[in-house]
Amino acid sequence: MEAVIREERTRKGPWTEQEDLQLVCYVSLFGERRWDFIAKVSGLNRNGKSCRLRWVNYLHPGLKRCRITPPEELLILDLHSKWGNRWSRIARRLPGRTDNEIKNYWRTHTRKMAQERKRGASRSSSSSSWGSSCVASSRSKQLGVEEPAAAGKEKDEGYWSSLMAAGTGEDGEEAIKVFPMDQIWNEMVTSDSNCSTTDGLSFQQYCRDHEACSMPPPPCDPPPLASSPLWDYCAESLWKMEEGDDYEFNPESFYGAGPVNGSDSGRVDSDPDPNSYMSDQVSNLGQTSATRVRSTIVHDDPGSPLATLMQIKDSRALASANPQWNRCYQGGKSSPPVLPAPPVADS
DNA sequence: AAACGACCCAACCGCGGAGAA
DNA sequence: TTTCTCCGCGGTTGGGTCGTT
Repeated sequence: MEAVIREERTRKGPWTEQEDLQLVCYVSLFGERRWDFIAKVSGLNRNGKSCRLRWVNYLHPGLKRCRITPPEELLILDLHSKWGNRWSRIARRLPGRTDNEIKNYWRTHTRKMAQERKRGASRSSSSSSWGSSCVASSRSKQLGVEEPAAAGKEKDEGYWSSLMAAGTGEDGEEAIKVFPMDQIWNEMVTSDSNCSTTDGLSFQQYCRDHEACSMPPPPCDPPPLASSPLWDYCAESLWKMEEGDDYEFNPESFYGAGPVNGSDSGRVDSDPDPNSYMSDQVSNLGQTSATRVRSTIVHDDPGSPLATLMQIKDSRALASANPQWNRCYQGGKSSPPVLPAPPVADS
């Protein structure tokens, strides 16, 4: 009983569609900040932390919705060997991937490696779903190329080159394919033809739109992706590069000019009066219920991202009708809120 | 068909850093 | 300078799904 009461105060556990909807609404109003405030005014019985996490790891429009690709895998391996468990830092190098995602991937990856090592890695090269990179990694162990310890240790200069060298089979074994980094980038670019970010931008498009991007130019133009009306709406960049290092979400591009100051750290320094702005927004809404927000958005601006998101969410059939989506979310607990929508017929 | 283990992913927790008061 | 608040990060856990036996 007491637990039930507490449950009503701050909900925990899996998010419902309704909660997702509310959160998206309020993040679109107030930006990606002041999570406690958003948690309060949205009427979600969640704490700010939980809201932020849900947004960052699941609802953020820039997230990729597919499995880690081989080039990404290699990049993760490389960056992890450099930086250790600095997941957020590594994630910044992989647009559309979250630190949580990479962390989870790495966990699985290392567990696999440990198991293969146990079994005697000689027969293990085909066991990885992505093959080459895992081969390279397990191969490095076979050949005694030791991966540098994770935490805080600088990358051993010889590690990666040893790995590269290990790629050329000598003893009759099949040659191990190891990717040089520029090839990795190219493959990431190419693989994005099949794996776009949820904003419908391919890596190539992304790079084309972002001159500051440090990636090499794409080798070719893929056919245009089927874009979602949701993300067409916010076709401008969601991420920007700063000092050639970090990717940053650019809220102004997404939400339009407003009170949102893009800041990777999430902290707002130059906002003249965020609280009064928020208060105004809330009072403008008249009420803070998600229903009110929903009807306001859908009716006032049917083409808005949120209206489209709502339409997508309302159409439950979409989820089951999209095998790619289901593949991406094997094992997921809740139904995904934003689908890589099929092309919308003009009529 | 059922049981089991492996895999995958969402979400929670605790801690620490940064800025505001 | 100290305290408080907010936020981000890394570690960990719980549970759903899938493949195998």
